[in-house]
Amino acid sequence: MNARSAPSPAEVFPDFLRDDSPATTRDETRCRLLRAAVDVFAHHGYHGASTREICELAGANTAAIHYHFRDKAGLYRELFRLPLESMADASRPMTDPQLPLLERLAHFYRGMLSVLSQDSRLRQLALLHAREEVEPSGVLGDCQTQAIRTHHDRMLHLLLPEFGLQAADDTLHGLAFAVGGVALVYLMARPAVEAFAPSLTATPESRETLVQRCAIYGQALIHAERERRKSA
Amino acid sequence: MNARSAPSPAEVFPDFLRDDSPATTRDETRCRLLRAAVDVFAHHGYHGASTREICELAGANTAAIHYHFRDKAGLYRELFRLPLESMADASRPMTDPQLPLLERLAHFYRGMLSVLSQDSRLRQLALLHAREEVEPSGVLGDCQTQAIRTHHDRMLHLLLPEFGLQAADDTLHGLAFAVGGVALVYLMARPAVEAFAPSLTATPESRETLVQRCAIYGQALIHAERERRKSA
DNA sequence: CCTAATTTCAAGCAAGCGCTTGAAACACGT
DNA sequence: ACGTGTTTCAAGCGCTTGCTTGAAATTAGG
Repeated sequence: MNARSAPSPAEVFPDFLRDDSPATTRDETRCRLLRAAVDVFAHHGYHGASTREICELAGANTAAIHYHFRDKAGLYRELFRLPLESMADASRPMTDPQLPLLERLAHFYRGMLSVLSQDSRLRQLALLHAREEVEPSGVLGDCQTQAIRTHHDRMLHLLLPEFGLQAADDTLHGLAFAVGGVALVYLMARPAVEAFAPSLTATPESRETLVQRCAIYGQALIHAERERRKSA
Repeated sequence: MNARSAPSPAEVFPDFLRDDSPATTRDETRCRLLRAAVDVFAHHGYHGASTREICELAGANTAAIHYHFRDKAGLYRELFRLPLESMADASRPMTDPQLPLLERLAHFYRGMLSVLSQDSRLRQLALLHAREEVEPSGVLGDCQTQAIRTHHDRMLHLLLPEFGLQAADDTLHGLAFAVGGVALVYLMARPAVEAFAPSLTATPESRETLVQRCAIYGQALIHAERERRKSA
């Protein structure tokens, strides 16, 4: 029993989200369960979601969860085992030190906001990660979410040479939080964005405009911090 | 039955949180229930919390919830009926148009971050509001959370005259999100802040330093947007 | 085509959930 | 001291939850 426990091959995209996978019929039920789990967990949260609803949506039997993932927590944890590489990938160009600062910042924000434009299931998966940051379900344990950590680390790597530092001090962390915060509300507080300015993230074009504007803001923050350090 | 339904008198602080209230023994159980509810809901979320645990913590019978609040949702809703005036009050000075911009921004951020310094139960209540923004429980309905809305509206009022506008366009909403976002992560993602730079919010002094730094950042964002508009 | 391993299924269990009941305990004006 | 209205209580109801079971269906190898 519990047939599948081997780690899946390295992947840049959570492959169970892709509608064309799997090629084999072998993991079909397993994939349908994962897909349904994203939908139901994203809709009701971990505690609010019921295994019966997930199985019903997946067209599978209740026992399938126990067979493939041991229990509800195991299924949930599987959704977080994949590091959401696609989200991180979109912001990888920001690590190129050759590019001008403004462009690197644009890549950073494009990575953050990319989940808003993706296929809705990836978007819901990203929402799950964001949720764990605000309200840890408790079942993840050590395997912490990477929702903010990933962006924060990338931003630190960008900031350190800008200020000629080897390691980040508290103030630099604060600056990284601020730079990330410029776009954080779009990830963390969808209801507020939808209520006030839904058109900001409605179309790919408006999102790209938003990315450019965020980059300008981020640059302004970095310049302000440089000035602040100079006069102190 | 259901004795208490009259709205409580205007209050700047959710009085049930104060340990010295109530003076009369009349609402004692009711108050203990509300206090326990904040703790349990903040710890497990709406769906994860059980009425039994709340009542046990409050030293009350299970039926007390039905008697005082009709049901679990009614108890939860009561926690959101109070507009968290104390949080808003701390940032009221920002509305004074006489003050210099930097000072008004400092008041704004002081209001946002004030909940971090307050008594832990008010802090948990603020966390509940933040949660509803990320993961609406569904039981609040029209009575939406004010966690971000309050700050956003105040910020718009500050920004409009700065740009000579009567009403906010989408870009101004984006600026308001960015200015608020500078400090948003401290409200929305405690685990990340604790993991990276816990000392930023540890003591009253460090929090005030943080407020001042955020104000500088916010000012930089406003200046950047002004420049951007000039060159467009 | 048989055999053995894997995967799915209907049915149901124990536990916990939110909520209700009817009566006991209490407060208080007269 | 009494009677009335308010508040608390132990007990338990009906229901949903996560999970288990043993058998049936499916797949794959020789």
